Amino acid sequence: MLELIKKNKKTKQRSGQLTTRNGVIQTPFFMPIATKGAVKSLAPEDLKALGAQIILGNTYHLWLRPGTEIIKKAGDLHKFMNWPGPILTDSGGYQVFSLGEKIKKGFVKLSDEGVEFRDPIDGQKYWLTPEKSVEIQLALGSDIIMVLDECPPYPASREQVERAVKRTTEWAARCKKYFDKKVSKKKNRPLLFGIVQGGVHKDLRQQSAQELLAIGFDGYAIGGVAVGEPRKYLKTVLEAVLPLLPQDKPRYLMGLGKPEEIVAAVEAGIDMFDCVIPTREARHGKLYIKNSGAKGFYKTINILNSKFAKDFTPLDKSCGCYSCANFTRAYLHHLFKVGEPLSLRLATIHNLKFYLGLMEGLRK
RNA sequence: GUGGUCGUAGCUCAACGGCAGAGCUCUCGGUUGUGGUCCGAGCGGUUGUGGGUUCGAAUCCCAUCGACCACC
Repeated sequence: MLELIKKNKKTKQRSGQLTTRNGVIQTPFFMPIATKGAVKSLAPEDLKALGAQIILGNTYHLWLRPGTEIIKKAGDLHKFMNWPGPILTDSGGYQVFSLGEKIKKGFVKLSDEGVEFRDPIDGQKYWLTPEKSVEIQLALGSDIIMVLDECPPYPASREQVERAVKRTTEWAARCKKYFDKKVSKKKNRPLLFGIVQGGVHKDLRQQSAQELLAIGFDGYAIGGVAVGEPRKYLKTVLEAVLPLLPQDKPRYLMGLGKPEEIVAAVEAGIDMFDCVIPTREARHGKLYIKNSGAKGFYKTINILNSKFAKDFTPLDKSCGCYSCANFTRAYLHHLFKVGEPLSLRLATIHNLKFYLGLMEGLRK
């Protein structure tokens, strides 16, 4: 499944090829986020031109709208959105976390059986279980399916984290059982990934990893590391978990991160990333610029700043993406100021190129 | 020409005798498995002008300038 081609002797960094039923992906890699069936503001042609190998879709959002019936009628999510390449789907587990406030207020009910959500738009109730999550992801035609997990908030008491680890393991086992029942022995089967929880506690992280390893998955994700905890714990978590994971299975660090965090995680032995940073920040005018100085390998600019109004240079002279090859900072500044939708596309293309280029460099 | 309404931040307006405020704009931050065109902070005033009444006036009175409305 994961064929390692290169390993760094000094660090734990590795590169290789991950085979999915929809194509081979060079690792390590970054997945642009297409929550509701589109990388916001981009068309599949843009993603291809950028060299995106795989994108991430979201079970929760696509379940609510348009729903699995419509996507099934289209064939699957690939056909529906005209993206033939690999797709990883998140399970809806993160929503269990992000709806935390509403859980406290009783709007959302969380139990061992599953989670009861309410559609924020029309108020309709939805009942998400580990089995249901896998069922939806199979219906979407996902190539990498994530188990439903419980991602505790930070800060959380040790008892809360212990409960989340226990529930995550139980849910992972139920996902695996349901998955095997539905796709066992089938050729062209998608991959199923487990998710390690355990907060900032080294022993709970290791316990979680070992319980998942006993069940057996095609890959292992580390979740709950982008939920507000201080960054210093990232190193602790990676050092605790990664040595336990098999070399021939991909490791996925969920939700990260800033460029320097990704570099550090790759050096620690991570193969897969997803993050809203490049796309979301692009839509708010924050652009990533390569830097060769002593202050780090990149900097960011806010294209909305007035100093760019008369700056007729490319966004980044050394970039060469579609936006940099054809437009100036002054033009993009103007597009943002007047709210032209093209601003979102040009900025998103540029930031994704920065992230995807970063990954390309890390593979060499 | 006569009568009336109204002039407060760049814009739209609030405060109607007791510390001149809000939204937008503007300037600058933030965003980590996307419920996000979002969130936060800051700049910005001789209340059209000139007098008067009052302990105190954006607020009441007089004059004046300007805008708008109605009637001649």
